[in-house]
Amino acid sequence: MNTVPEKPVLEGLEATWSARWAELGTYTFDRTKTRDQIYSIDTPPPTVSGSLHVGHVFSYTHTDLIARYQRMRGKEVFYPMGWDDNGLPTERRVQNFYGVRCDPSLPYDADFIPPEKPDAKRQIPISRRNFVELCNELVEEDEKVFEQLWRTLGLSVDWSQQYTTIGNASQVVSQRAFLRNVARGEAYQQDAPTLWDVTYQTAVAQAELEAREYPGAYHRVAFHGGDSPVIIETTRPELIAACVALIAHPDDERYQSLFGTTVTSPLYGVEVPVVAHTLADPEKGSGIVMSCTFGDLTDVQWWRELQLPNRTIIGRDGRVLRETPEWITADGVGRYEEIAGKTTFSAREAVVAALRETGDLDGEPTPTQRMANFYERGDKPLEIVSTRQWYITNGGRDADLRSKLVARGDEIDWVPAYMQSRLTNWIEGLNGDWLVSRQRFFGIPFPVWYRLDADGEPDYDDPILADEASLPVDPSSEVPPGFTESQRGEPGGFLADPDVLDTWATSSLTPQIICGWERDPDLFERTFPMDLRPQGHDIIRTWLFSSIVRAHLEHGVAPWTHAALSGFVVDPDRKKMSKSKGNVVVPDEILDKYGADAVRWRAAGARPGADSPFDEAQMKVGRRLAMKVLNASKFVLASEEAYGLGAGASDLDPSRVTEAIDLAMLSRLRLVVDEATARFEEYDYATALEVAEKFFWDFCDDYLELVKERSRRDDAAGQSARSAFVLALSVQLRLLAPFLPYVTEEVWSWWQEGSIHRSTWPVNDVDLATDRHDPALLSSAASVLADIRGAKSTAKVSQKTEISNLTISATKARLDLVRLAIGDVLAAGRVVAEPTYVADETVDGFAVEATPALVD
RNA sequence: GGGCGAAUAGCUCAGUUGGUUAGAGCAUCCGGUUUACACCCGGAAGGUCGGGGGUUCGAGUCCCUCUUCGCCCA
Repeated sequence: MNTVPEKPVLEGLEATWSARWAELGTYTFDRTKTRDQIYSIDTPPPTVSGSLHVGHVFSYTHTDLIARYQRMRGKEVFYPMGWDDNGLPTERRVQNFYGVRCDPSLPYDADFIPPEKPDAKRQIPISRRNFVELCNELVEEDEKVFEQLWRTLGLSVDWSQQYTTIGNASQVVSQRAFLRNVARGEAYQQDAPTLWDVTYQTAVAQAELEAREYPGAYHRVAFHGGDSPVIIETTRPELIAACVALIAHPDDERYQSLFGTTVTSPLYGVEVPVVAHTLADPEKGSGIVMSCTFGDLTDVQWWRELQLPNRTIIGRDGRVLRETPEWITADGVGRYEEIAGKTTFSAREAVVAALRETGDLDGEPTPTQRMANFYERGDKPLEIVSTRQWYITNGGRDADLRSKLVARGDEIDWVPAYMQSRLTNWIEGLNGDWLVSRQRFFGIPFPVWYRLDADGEPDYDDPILADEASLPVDPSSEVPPGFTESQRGEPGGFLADPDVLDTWATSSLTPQIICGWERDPDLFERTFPMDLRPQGHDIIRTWLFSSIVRAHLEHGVAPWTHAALSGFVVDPDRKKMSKSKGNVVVPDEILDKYGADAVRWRAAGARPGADSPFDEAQMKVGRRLAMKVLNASKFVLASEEAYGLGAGASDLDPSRVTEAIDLAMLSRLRLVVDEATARFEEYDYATALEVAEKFFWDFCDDYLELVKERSRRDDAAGQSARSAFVLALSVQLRLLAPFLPYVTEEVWSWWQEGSIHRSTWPVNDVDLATDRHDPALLSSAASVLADIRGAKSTAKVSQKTEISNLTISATKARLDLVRLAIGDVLAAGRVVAEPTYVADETVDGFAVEATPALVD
């Protein structure tokens, strides 16, 4: 018995059905299934400290479309959700939210309560443990809000499979993978020049760099030696004290005589060699440059290749070192003291003033815009300082590993295919290994201690590694085997590694975290390597690449078989949405306004990889489709007393479809099923939707109108129509179910058992096992009906006006075809006269003359 | 400077291996209270396929070149 509401509405479907799905465990993963029956998805954990915008809604919907399709195809879908709460974004949010900052030197205060009215400008210093506690508290709140949004959107996630990137399981996996890397020699420490953010006081990896325009000025500065001064141009005169050489191109004729000689730096009187290197650009400035410790990455390269000395003057706080370096000559000490302790900016002013005094500044500085490296979250240019850091091999220093990683990328099916070149280009452009240590607080600590010698100096060459069985470990509160807490920091004792792992060093292991690597070998075997990694194309170089690195090093495989890249949702001016631009569209509002199905419909229209402008007007179209599904279904399924057709599950009998046009309609639907299935198989959800949707509108506008009258008849022809209706409805609801999970589930519940989302994807020979008929019959009948409607429209009369005269001209073949359904055509067009048929082989399609009866 | 992508109706986009007169939705305009739906229905109008050159009987589609835009990397 059907239970069709009198007036079906979209409002409330999200609340009703998301609760039902949770209650019934509709999307709960059945782990008894074997690997070949399972489809596993490595869902991106969104950054919970940020806010979700409509771009997230689109890309997560894309994944859900695939998940729902695979589920209906009979796959058991493993679809967990994670939250990325690990790292700097959370630290910043906690600082602002509670008005605190972390000071690791402070002791833990168990009674600490954050201020009621936080003052971001006067942050209260708290211990690391207090700080981490606040981080944990806040992310928990954020995660609830995110989960609610995803549930409303209708993501078919198994909510019992949640993880966080700072959670226990992630800590264990991250530390274990790191220890394994160390054991295999893939992770190592090195004291080396490192890109350093002076604001956050942490090292930064290549993948986190962002090149930005930065205002500066060229200063022409004289070095002394030989006959005449040598003029160099530099944007960083404050580094003259750190100068180690002057460098020009080996072919530059101007400097041939200088190569092999030395010159003396202005102000500080330091003698430096003049050497040749091809990276010096003769076109730039005077062609000869000063190389310092370290002004930029080229300086690092020269330092390595030319064995130049290390003359660091910039400290980790971004200020000039207070102690005068030993290489500064006696005459230069006073000049050095003028800049000691100053920021690079103030030091530069002081140096320029000094150069003016000594006459070593040639002319006035020329303003310029130069490209400088920034940490993507920072706002000061990065400095390069020498520090001890942990690295993981990633092919940046190893051509063999590099080509193996490129080959892993080749093993993955990319959607869209051209995105693969972004990975390949990135790998081929790497210039160093992956720096994984960060000098931050909220993160996963290195499971490492160092022995202290008799003088209390750490021995970095022989680290004490935690035992895998003891993970997760916090070395700052736990002691290494064989030591006691009292030996911490004491000579002969030990010291914890103070750093935390780069967040990507953990995020790169999401497949291992969710599939239960070394925690649940049975689950791991059933889900890994995974089937799908969906993600944004902006993080190919970080998340996607680093995941491949880890899976390659640990398991010798690619972590997934498919990678699907979503584009961005951009504002109407095609600008990327971002908080700072103030063009972010908040998802709750549009979900509330148009409904989840409508928003999902719009998301499904954004093809993989393609950016999509946000246009609220488009949401209305999706809503209209959802509404149409309700109404058309109601018409077919409602009782005759409720002006419906009274059709139902008992009419689902292909053998009862006998009328030619009914068979033609179902034959065309077979093609739609084939097309939608083929497209979904290649992850082209957008075209799958397009073909199903197009059929549905034609079904409503043409077929339904043509057959309306006959389908109320109580004879075989009427039964044929009713059976065709329910067969077509059942198939169409299932074709639309991945896109419109709410409205299709609602309609399904009126007349079917169980959830449509656990029903099977349509199969022609099961669901549409009727006799075949040429689908052209339906389009021919629709074409004639359209002409009749057009005649009424041109005559500006109501569509219910009768037609008193109808002439149809077409080729004989077409006439024969349309006559098979002429009864339906005449009824739908309210034609009261016998039609006249004119066989004409020159007519293209149908030529119809229809005369509306005069209305008085 | 290098790589990738895009440019088709006012807007958002389809357009298979080259093949009649380039399609859809939205917006616009004109009509219609039709017993599934006014959150609706019917109809119409709207394009030099970014510019130029080439291959071909035939180019939105293939090749070259230029322009503009986006992303990534130097």
